[in-house]
Amino acid sequence: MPASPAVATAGSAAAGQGSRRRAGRPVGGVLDKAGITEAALRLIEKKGYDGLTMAALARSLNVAPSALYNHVKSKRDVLLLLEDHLASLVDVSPFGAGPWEDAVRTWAWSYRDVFSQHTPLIPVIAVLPVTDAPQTLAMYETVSAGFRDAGFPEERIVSSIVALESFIFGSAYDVTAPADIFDPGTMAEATPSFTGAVRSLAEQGHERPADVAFSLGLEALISGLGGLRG
Amino acid sequence: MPASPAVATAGSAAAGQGSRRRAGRPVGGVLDKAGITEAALRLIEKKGYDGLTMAALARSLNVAPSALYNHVKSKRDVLLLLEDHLASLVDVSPFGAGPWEDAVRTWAWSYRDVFSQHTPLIPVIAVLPVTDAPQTLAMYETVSAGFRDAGFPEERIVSSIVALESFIFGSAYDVTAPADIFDPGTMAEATPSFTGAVRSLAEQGHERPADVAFSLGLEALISGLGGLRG
DNA sequence: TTTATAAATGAATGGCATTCATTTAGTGGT
DNA sequence: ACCACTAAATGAATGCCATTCATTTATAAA
Repeated sequence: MPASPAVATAGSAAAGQGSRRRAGRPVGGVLDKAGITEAALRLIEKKGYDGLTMAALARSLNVAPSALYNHVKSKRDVLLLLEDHLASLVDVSPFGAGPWEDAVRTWAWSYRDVFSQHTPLIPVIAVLPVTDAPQTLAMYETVSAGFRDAGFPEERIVSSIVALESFIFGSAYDVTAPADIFDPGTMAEATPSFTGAVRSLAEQGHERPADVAFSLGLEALISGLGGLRG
Repeated sequence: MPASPAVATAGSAAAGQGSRRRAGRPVGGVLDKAGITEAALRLIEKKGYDGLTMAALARSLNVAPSALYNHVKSKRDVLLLLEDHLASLVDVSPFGAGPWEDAVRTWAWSYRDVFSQHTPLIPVIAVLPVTDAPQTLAMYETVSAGFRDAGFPEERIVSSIVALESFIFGSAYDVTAPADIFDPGTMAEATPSFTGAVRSLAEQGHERPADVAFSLGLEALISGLGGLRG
């Protein structure tokens, strides 16, 4: 009788914990995709991506690990759910409500900020067909419309967005880099130009060097890509 | 006698396989960092990064998995060795031998091409202190010198390189994306602007859409960052 | 009441990186 | 020639991980 002791556990879980049950939905079980996404997000917040294991996720939902597989095909599916949720947090509001440059700037900073806390998702996004990610697709729709309305020729819109996105993803990693990443250490004398440049940047005393690089690159992209408009 | 049967194996390995033994080096063992790097590279070429396990790597060197730990602290160390080797393949030759724009262009394409075959290293690079990667540091030195000689103010050099690198890493992922990544599927009617833009790009019939986006973004960055020169 | 189905269970399974006590074989000093 | 030292192997754990599977339960439908 493998499942008999578990009934008590699962039952007390559904009752004891903030119910994950939706109103109109058949009362099938304790779990659903929204609940899994929410729990995964909480887990990552607390333990980081190293702590996001199927076992830990199941435990946080008071459920056996194998139960998750009734709702997701694999751990990758969980990451996909996370990605799509995060896409909905990206600020696309200024598109259509102001100059193109300002909209892109707001969008790009927001996009980078959201994913800099979730860099382990970036390799997943890069290969994720948008079909599987409705919120992500919605973001692309708003951004594309913004580009079209700003006068971009249709055949350049996707490439321009991809170029910006590539920069954004790369820059998201940058945010998480340790402060001393460019310390040349014992090789300092062998690399005078680089060492000088690093020192010179450090002397500027910027709080977040990653922001300086991001701003520099983003403004270059905005003015460069902006020139494509007809 | 745990090690006695293995002697034959290890011995026949050193003899049977293309010797990894360096000339002037004390005859200590079969392994060294260069040999491990080489073997890892061959393994990745054949089986991809999923095939790069410590067990498989050891087997390709005719050695027990635990033997590797006499030369590297962890698997991450192996990835570091790989990264630094790949950095030496990036083309920095035109720096100092032509206009800054051309040098950056060549360097960036080469950098992207090398790492687009090794995207699993990107999360590693992003957090890798350059101290541990002499070849990488050498690349930075050449590039920094090129920027300085082109008239960049010293305090902007590192930020400019970081911006370019961020774009390069993001774009490297892009190369590996499936062709149908932007197929909106059943949501096509709900996303007219995006769907139209995707269709319009597809009709251009570019062989590698990723190259179009990379070129667009790179040229924008080159002209935007080029404006920083004094 | 019966039947079908969705959604749990817990016990494997197999793969993985890493650790450890032990053994081996060379090196340098006496 | 002997001996101690040490670098570099061995193979047998260890512990973590995602995933699978036969089985059981509880609800919904008929």
